[in-house]
Amino acid sequence: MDRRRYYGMMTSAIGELMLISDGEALTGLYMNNQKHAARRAIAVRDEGMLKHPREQLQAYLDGELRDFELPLAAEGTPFQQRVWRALCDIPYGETISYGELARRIGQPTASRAVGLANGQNPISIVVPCHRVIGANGSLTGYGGGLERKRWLLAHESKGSLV
Amino acid sequence: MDRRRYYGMMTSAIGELMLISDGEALTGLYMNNQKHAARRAIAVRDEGMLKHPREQLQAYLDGELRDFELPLAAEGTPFQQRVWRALCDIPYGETISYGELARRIGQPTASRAVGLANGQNPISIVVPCHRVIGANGSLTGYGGGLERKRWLLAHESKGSLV
DNA sequence: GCTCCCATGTCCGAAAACGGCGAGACAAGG
DNA sequence: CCTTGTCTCGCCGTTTTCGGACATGGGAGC
Repeated sequence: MDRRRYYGMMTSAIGELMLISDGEALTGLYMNNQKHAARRAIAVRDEGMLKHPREQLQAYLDGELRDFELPLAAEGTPFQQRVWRALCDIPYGETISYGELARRIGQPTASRAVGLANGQNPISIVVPCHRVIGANGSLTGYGGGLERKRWLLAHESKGSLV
Repeated sequence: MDRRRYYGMMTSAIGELMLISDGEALTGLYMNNQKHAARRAIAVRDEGMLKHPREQLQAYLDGELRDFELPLAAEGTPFQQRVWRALCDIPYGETISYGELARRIGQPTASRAVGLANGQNPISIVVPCHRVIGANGSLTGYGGGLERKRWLLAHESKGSLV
């Protein structure tokens, strides 16, 4: 995958964010110090491509937007794709367990593999991998650091829209 | 490497040949039943691209051309590239041993690895891997079959140009 | 409650296998 | 002696295989 990519930066309450696009869809959204950063990202800076993603992201962070409406294009294995698609069906402000997510994609015993795929989600926040927690309620992990996961979940439970 | 490729066929004294180009340079030349065929060759048939390679190949097979003059682009590891480049320095009608070839690329003890790289040469005939034989004079092997290697060497030793 | 064990997909590093070899040892036959 | 043949063993880049680590959770045993 050595196709051309465009990227832009953005500062926010949870630190520096990096947006990546292929010209049509958002393909990546990474935070500072994120564990699985983009690979082979031969990208060119281009802010114009990222107008919509940036606006919606800002609105989300300001508590004024619950559901993103953006073309997305996440590259991954079939299994990962299934996991990430299922992630997008978790509503704003709700959380489910890794096991529940595994059940939803039809592989009830693959909860651990689901956890891994979850961590490799290339589009943080927009694909809400932060809404998955341990069956016992613990946060268990987050690529961008547990602190940010806590922040995002607290942010979504404020209900500032209501 | 999922870049676009163009291919065309050609019948000759040594059987069906398949030429592959990236639009600028020749990237492959394979025979019928060749051992290491092209990989991931998502190619489109296009005869126009292959005019020069085809003409020179025909001339070579007819005994009217000794040295190819074509842009080549062989994809491989650094080691393989060195081997293949060294191959092109073996003059028409001459043969050297695998060990000699190893010495020429500066790794005198790598004769066996050289043999392997030799066999993975993607551009048969034009990159003359058939000019390498065992130190004791035996032909030892050829991707397209020993029969063809024998034919090519006999063809080059005829000296029909003189 | 608590510990141990197992299923599950992907990545990554290590290790082993695999050749289009060749030099050296040794035997047999001229 | 010299030649010829077979055998064994070291060489080395590439490919394949293997074993662990992981953002878990359910069951068995105690």
